[in-house]
Amino acid sequence: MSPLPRGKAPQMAIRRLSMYYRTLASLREQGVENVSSEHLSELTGSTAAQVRRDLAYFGSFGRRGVGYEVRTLQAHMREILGIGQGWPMALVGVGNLGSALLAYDGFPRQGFRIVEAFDSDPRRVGTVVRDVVVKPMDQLRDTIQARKIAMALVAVPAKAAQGVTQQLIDAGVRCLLNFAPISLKVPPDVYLASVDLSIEVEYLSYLLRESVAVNADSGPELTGLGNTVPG
Amino acid sequence: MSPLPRGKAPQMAIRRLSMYYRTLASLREQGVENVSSEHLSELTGSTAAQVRRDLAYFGSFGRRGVGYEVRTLQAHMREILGIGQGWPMALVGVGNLGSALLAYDGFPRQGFRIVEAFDSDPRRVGTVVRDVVVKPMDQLRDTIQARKIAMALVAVPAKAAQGVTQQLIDAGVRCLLNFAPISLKVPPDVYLASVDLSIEVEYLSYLLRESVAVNADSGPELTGLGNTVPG
DNA sequence: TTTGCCACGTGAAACATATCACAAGCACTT
DNA sequence: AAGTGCTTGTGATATGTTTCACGTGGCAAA
Repeated sequence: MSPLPRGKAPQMAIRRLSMYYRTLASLREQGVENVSSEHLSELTGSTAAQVRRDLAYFGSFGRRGVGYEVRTLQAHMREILGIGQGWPMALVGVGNLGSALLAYDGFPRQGFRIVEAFDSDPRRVGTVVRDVVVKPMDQLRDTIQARKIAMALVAVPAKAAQGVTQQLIDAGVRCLLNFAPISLKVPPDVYLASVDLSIEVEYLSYLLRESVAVNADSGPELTGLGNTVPG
Repeated sequence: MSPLPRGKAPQMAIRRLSMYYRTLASLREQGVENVSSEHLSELTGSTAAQVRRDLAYFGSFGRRGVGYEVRTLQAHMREILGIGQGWPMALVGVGNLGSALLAYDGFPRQGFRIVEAFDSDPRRVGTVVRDVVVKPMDQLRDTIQARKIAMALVAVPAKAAQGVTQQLIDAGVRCLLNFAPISLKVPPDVYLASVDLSIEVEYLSYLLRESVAVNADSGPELTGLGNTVPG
């Protein structure tokens, strides 16, 4: 079916696929049936060539002279990104940020659900947030193993993050999304992505300060986020 | 005051500077006075050469044969990143995520403070979160202009994000940190960074799915997508 | 002063990613 | 059946980033 050994895609290309996927979902809601790389690039802030190249890492999904069929392209994106496998996720740390993550409807909408939550604070243990019962840390290992959870969100204070990470890895978690402002150490076979709010704000601060200092309008900047470290 | 930029640094280099900065702060708390690029790289998950190159974009802050003095290097990072200028920030959208952002102590710790918050929901307007009074949207423009706020956090639903962004830009905001899962359009002189949780999770999902496919060595599997072996 | 070692700073090489530009293929018309 | 117009998919090219490797300056001890 597909010519297998396509080249490996850059990490940023994968992230752009997510955007394409969402945009396709939106187009489909609007009843749009076909889309060109040009059109898709306008909607996602990319370029037409970039869109085509990104897709080409995984196959050829369009028809020359016509464009891409929204429905099938979306299906391919879903397949590639593993959306729809419905990976269950665990959350550690049910503070302000953790609660916000539990309430974030973007996850279920993309097929990801937080099915377990853990916290070390006895006052939070036992509470129910969005249908999820907060469990104590000593149930983390057994619960995650029993439910075969492979992805976890770390939303604990920086000081606790490395320890929690180790517990999760010991329990069998393969993918971590870290929100603590610290650089976590993980073994090579564990995937790690980090969302670091301070870094983002400081990056903007840098741009702002630079533009003020230089005073010359040097560069338009459109940055995506983030930083990922494969083990 | 400003040590002129020597060359333009890659965006990722700036983000790494933030990590160096935090690591330096931590070292200083521990009483460490000097640090080598080697040591710093271990603590941040970078490489020694990378650390030196990143710093070299902005100057030469170390002493050959010795390393860097923690205190002065930290000061330089602070200067470069614009930390300590204490940029005031505005928040739009005081839902779950917005509330978490108001409570996030990483911002004030790095010298950034959310000093104004806005929401379109009348039930939220007037409430006080972390000493900040939530104001209605129609006060956004005047408030931001009066306080000369240049940075704003957008934590509203995707559908409202572009409109809010426009209001902020009209009010004079130069830097935006967007949390809505949508690709915002901004003029070239406005800086934009985005934190997109779905994209991060889907990236991990992609890695996970890929590693599973690779592991299943026999490889027929459902999809027949190209895969490459992780290093 | 000289010796020895150390770690920075940096040109150059290697690598990664993005952009260009066009042949190939499809739909539609004549 | 051939022509026209459009858009993909992809070599080739350009640009950007990371890594390598080593000259340079600096410290300490003899």
